[in-house]
Amino acid sequence: MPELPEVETTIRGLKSIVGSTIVNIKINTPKLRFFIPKNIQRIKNHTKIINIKRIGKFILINLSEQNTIVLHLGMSGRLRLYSLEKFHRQKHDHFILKTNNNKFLVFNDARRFGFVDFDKTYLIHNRKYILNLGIDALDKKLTANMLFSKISNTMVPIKQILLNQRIISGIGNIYASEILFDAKISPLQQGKDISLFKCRKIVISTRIILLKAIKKGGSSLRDYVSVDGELGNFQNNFKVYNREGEKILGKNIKKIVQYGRSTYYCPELQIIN
DNA sequence: CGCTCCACCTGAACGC
DNA sequence: TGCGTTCAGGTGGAGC
Repeated sequence: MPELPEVETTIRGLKSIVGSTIVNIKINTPKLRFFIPKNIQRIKNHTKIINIKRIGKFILINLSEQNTIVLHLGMSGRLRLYSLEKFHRQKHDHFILKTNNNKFLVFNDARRFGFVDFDKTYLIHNRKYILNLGIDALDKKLTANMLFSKISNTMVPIKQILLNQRIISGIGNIYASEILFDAKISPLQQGKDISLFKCRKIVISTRIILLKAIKKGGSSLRDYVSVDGELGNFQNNFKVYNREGEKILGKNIKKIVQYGRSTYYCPELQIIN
């Protein structure tokens, strides 16, 4: 589920535990997508949470003593923050951190495609899943030239390119369709046929769509809620996603399947060269 | 190496 | 009501 805007909304909601200390760790489900490292139990009582940030769709919780916890939400993962009185265990609560200000940070994930990782910070930064990441979709250093140079030799369609986290990280299946609609580019257009000018449009549309979505608290289709349990709002601003058969600007919205994933677009407004 | 497709899971929605 | 099928916001790895 969660793409960059949902992950960003999540980490913004976790500010209230930055600076607090961890007083307990509970693992209810040892194996998610991967096993939760056993040495995470070595986190000492009163280890401080120094910082919480995001790279692409990965959440990094930086701790004192050069340790870092990594969380990835997969398709159905969510992080919730409960006060002591509101906390009660729910189905699929896999991993729980309790802090000294009586908050419970709960990782819930029905499908268990997400994961929890833990290690020394410098080792986390050398994980393959981090090293392989392309530039973050909201990084100001992302330029049309960068995108152009990475895609100008491939026959892979641009929709699939946008989902490739090694090229740009953070975009997922919803926002790929929305970005391409905003940029007026066909999802079927192959990388080699995307001009530098179109790359510029993609870079601009990426910022516009993702920032708007963050402003709306992300998108809630099925699973996603903020750490306080609030629904996001951006699903009401989808132009094409999930709107097969409807019209946009008087033109039909169509659904196709690319690489096994749904793509929504408007063939009349998103023309192939 | 690059590309395509599948597996990994649960649960909700839909058709009969 | 129930049962089978399909689909879902992601991604690592097998196979070519």
